[in-house]
Amino acid sequence: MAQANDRLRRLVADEIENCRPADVEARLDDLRELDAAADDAAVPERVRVLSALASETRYRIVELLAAADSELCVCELTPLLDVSDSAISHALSELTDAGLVSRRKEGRWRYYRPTDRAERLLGALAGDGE
Amino acid sequence: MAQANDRLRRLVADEIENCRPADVEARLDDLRELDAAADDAAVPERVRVLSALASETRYRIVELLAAADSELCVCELTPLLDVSDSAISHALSELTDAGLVSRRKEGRWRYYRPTDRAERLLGALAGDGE
DNA sequence: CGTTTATCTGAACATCTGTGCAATCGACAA
DNA sequence: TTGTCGATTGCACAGATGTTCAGATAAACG
Repeated sequence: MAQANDRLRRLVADEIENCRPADVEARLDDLRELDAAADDAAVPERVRVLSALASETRYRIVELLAAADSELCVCELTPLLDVSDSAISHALSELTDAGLVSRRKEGRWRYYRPTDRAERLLGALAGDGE
Repeated sequence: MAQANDRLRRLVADEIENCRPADVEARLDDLRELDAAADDAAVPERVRVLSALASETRYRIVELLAAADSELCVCELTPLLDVSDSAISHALSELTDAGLVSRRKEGRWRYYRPTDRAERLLGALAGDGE
């Protein structure tokens, strides 16, 4: 533990001229604060959401749903994606679990639409680009 | 191809009373337009960016960098993440390639900071949350 | 020069992921 | 009931991913 901070101590000594032990402690406190500020419980949930979008099939589905003015039926997605019905169904299931799309049943048909969170993410990705 | 649209034809017939062939064609055009509107070339690049963030280690790194007022040195990240130095280096390399962090060299130290795109993504993820 | 230090890179490995196939479910029709 | 159709689910397998270990860089120091 003290060992893990050795490099850190040398860094502070390198950055600050005439570095005193108090300076090192101050930097350590800053870092601990940084770590504590993060909402630890939210991290796995957010990584899960990102993972759900991080596949070409699933990303395209969300993009199509967002581009459509209204909700879309599974059978409207199928002809636009070159994977099997099964793969699309798996994808929609994962997106639903992650809270990126919502489902509505009507007879034999299932309609999907993107959630606000999904649209926000697409916006952040597209915004002015790279 | 005509086969693939069978379900779609039945869907339109189901939605529209006294459905005429022209109605089916109109819906097909809408879908083709939806598909054409998407920037195909951008999809793989965006999926790559999402994949880069979609790991707990890499997500935490970007979150820490965004929370810090200034850039951070690798040796400041190490004590906050419980993986090896090597894993952190791999993670930073992937984040850099994806355009989510930028690097600055100074002597033996390397400083990293998040890009605007990374901060926008974090914002979209956190926004009111779930 | 050689040594030390901070970080990176390549290889190996276990785990996770995306897909298609086959079977199944639920809603509707005969 | 039986049959049909849209959609989902379980399983198996190829391919991708995250990590560590060991070695390689590159910069500063003696």
